[in-house]
Amino acid sequence: MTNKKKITIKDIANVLNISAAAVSKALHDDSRISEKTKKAVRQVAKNLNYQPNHLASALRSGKSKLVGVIVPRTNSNFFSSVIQNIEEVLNKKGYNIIITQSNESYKKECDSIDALLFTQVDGIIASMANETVDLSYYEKIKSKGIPLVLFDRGENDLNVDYIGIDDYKSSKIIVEHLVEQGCKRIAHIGGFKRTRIYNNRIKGYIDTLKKYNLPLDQELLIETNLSIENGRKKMLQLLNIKNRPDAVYVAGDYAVLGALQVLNENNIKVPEEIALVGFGNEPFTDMLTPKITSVNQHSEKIGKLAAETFLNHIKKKTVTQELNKQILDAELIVRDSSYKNKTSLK
Amino acid sequence: MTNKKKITIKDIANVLNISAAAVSKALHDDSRISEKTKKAVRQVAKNLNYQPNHLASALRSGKSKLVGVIVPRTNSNFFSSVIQNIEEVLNKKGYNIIITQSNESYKKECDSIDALLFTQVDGIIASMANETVDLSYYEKIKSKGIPLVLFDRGENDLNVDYIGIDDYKSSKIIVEHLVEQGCKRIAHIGGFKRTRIYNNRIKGYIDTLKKYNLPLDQELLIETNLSIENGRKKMLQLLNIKNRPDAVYVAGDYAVLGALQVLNENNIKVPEEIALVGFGNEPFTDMLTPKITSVNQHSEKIGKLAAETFLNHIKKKTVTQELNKQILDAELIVRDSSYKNKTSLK
DNA sequence: TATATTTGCTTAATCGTTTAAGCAAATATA
DNA sequence: TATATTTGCTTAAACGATTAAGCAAATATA
Repeated sequence: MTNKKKITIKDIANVLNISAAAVSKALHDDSRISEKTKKAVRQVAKNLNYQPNHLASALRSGKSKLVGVIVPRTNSNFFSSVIQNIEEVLNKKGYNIIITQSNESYKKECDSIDALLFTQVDGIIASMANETVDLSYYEKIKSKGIPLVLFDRGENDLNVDYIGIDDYKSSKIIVEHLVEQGCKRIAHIGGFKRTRIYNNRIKGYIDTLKKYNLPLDQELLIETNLSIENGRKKMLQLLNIKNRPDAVYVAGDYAVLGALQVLNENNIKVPEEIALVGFGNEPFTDMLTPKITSVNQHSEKIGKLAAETFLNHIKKKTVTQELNKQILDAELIVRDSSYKNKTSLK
Repeated sequence: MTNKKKITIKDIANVLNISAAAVSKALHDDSRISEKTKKAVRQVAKNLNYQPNHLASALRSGKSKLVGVIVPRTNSNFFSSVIQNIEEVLNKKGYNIIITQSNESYKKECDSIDALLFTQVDGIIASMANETVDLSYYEKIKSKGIPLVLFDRGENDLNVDYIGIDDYKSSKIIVEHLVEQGCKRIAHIGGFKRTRIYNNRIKGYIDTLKKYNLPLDQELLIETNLSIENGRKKMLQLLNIKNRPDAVYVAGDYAVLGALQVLNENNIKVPEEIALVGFGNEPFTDMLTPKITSVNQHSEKIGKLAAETFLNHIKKKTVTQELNKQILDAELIVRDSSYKNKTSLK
């Protein structure tokens, strides 16, 4: 029953009375092997149900054909979609991917990097944990000469390829949209400034407020990790200040969900009393009452670009990496939570 | 800058003027190597920043220390949590995991299996795609003698280890809860019968209805894939029958979300007019208005058990696999959507 | 003291593939 | 016809670790 003996190129070679080297070359479509032999080899390989030993070829060639992917978590639509697209592109080129979750923990991220390096991955595509400030582990990847591509949460200081959206511009579009809706006191529940993308969103928020001569109230600008719980907490905090905001732009969909819960629980009308905008366009933003305006981060495109960027690296064989930012325009999806005109969007 | 040369055991051997074999043995704490030499080897290994070449040892030993995990998708809390726990247990034993998503597609699942076999994984832990009926690809895994552990969506016909919850009993608990709330016409939007877990849920639903002498109306029992869209469609279908149900038990949280949207849009009061129960205890069930009653599937425990079951297989070196079901009791989390007593659960 | 056992290493083969180097036969070029 | 090139393979050495077999020196046993 169990297919005991493993078939190797030697077995194929024996059948055809040629050398193992010839078989290897035939299977790789080497130009120095006759078409006739190639056909015969392929046929025998099929008959014997030959499966190449990936470990052997990886050892010999020094290429494992594995790519490591590190994400803060997989259970968000953004990351799972990015991963799916990375996989799609890389599978076509014969790569498999190893996914690891950092759970926003710096320690777990370091462990993941060690594990991936140990597995001899040919490259790493990563989005950093919220906690990560020390970049030495990422430097370790670079120093080993392993291609590193960052997306979404990246650090320019590393001088590696980066793919992400234009966070500054996204904030600008969001604030302008809220201004159009007649909002005058726009709050921002943002991520931590130390993370570049959140810093850019904060900058975009501040600059656009200035542009429209709106109050830049320090009470209205909050930094936090963007969990649901903190979304709730920070929204409550905003409700408790004397001069409440009439709009809240939250830099993450999970946090905006927490914020909405608090507003619903306190019977505050959204968007009439307080308009709400999230970030990430997670599917659930379209499922809540009211549906939440959010920003589509083009996860498909980011995933594809990340994979292609890695492939380019491999092709070019450039040892030196340099900062190469690919910035996409995000797209604001306006839904009920921020649309005050008479006719509902529903 | 770039650490060009890779350090091998040979380099360590050269420094100490001993053979590579001695180094290998020293690093594996072989009893035939003197404590003195071991210490020296460890020290030099550290100094040179030696990283064992996983591919070489994997090739020689025939063990890749990689485990493949196949899930329908990673962006559900259930699967991502299972994965996280599998990873935790296996990492401790020196294994890394390769995660692949089938996206509920049979073809993608087959491709994943091929890719994992190609990568020479030491085992596969999987939850089947909705589409999967043909088990020949899973037989392929078995026939290669690679340990296979199934969870959640498994097929007894494969006669391999299986970890899941007691679906029949879960349905029983749900229906009894609804009966307690005074519901008389309980509908079930279920998964496809061909998938064992959904079949068991359907059976539990039917049997419990019988037990309480409730009508077993064919109009009230619907099979579907449990997407949000189908949750909407099937709920609409239920609303359009002459004698509407007063409770709907949906076999998946995404579908129950769609159902709730439809009820909200039609201003049908939940749970007063129609009570609603989901399955899976996805975090969003706790975030909607009203919060949805759902079933906790113990993803943490399932993940841990799956990993441990794989490890046991490796330890026992049993070539033959046999059906070994580990069934956990699920837990009903009662929330507003099905709780009709005066005092809200909020 | 002679023999047996243990200790601490070395040598060399091996895992399955890739690949540089080489060589004879076939074909092209002069 | 003589020489150069191309074609189609073979041989053998890697890749980096593990491991069976073996051997000399140290230690134990009789």
